[in-house]
Amino acid sequence: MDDQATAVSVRTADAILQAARTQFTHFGYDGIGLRAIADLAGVNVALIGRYFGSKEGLFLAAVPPRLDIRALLAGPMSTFGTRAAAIMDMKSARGFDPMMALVRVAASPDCAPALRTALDEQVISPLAMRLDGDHTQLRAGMVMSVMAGYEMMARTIGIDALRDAAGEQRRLWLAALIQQIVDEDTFDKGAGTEDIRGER
Amino acid sequence: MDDQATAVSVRTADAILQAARTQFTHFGYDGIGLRAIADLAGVNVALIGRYFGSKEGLFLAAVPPRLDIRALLAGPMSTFGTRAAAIMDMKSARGFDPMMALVRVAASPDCAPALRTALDEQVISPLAMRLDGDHTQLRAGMVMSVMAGYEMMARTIGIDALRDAAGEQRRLWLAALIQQIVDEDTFDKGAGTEDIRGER
DNA sequence: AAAAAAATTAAACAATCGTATAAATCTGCT
DNA sequence: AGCAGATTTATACGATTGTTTAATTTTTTT
Repeated sequence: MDDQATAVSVRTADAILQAARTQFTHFGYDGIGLRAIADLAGVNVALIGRYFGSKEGLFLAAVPPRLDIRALLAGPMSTFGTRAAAIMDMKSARGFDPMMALVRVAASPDCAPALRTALDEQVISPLAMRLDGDHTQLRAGMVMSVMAGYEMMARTIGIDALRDAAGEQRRLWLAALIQQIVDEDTFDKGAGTEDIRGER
Repeated sequence: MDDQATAVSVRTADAILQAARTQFTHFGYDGIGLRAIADLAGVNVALIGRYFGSKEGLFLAAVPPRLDIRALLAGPMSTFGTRAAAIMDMKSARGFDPMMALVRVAASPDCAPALRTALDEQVISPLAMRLDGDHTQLRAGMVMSVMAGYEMMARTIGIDALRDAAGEQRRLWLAALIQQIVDEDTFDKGAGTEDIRGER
């Protein structure tokens, strides 16, 4: 009675979703099996098929809806870089790290389409709408690139220079880099580069 | 007679290596099986075990040695951003795309250690040695982050804004962003940071 | 308390994975 | 030609993959 008509116990469904998020985050889409997810959730494997249909269905229900940056967009865009860098710098004490999951799962061609849509709708476009100036979609995509690239190099691969560098220094550079893209006049007024001729 | 003493036919070994590179690049480490690689190489699966011992052995022989940026470091660092952006922008007509392979394979915990070492020794450190100013290792790592992040978002996931944007525009932004990190005085002096000290 | 419905589990499916072994083919040398 | 060694193949092993079916337990309703 506490759940939808079509399906089943939301309690166990949530347990499966949560387990799926942490496992996908740590091992990637191909790197983890449904049995390991089910075990972590404390249920039987067959329940995953019953609740989510397939592995891909479970992934789609677990990860893409969690990709959004509304929290980061709350606040002035003049300090967006600082907020973004701060979020990336703190260890994910909670079980689920969306950015980590994104990097770990991007490798699988099965997931790429869903991730692309979710990122476009829930991250790139909302961010682009907050940007001034030209090429807002492109710049929003580049912000995402920088954040994801840093996550991949610092955490997934574990490049020493990024992982061990003094936290303060690292965070300042990351914040400055991201803010460069956010600020509309950063590259447009540059002297050296030829004027960016818009496709307009 | 035309090959090393320890091993075997360099011709087929090279065929396997080449097939492994393209397949790992397209499908990731966990996403492709040894049989598919063997088929593409036109040989039997068992030869992979015979020549490279294991799947991980094949990967280690195929991908990490190809990660280096000596070509990019040939030339003045004042135009590094432009060269880097140009390389990332051209479709890999050849079968092997090291950056793509890096992104696709970074998801697998099995490969991360080897990739970390290879990147540190063959990419980050050589680049850092060409950088002036402070925090050269950190900045070299951030250059790598930007390049890998762009590759991941533009190609692996396929974010529209990055994939479809006018090539010229996209390349200029990427070049400027990378050059920002290369130029020593970019962030150290004043938060305003204007001129880009471009390639001209 | 008995019956009906919902929720969970146990078991097995075919397929594919990486890997190992032994037979077969090819190559060069005398 | 014919043997010896190198090279390749065919085959199979055990394990694990995602998924499915039927039986079982738990919960709700009558």
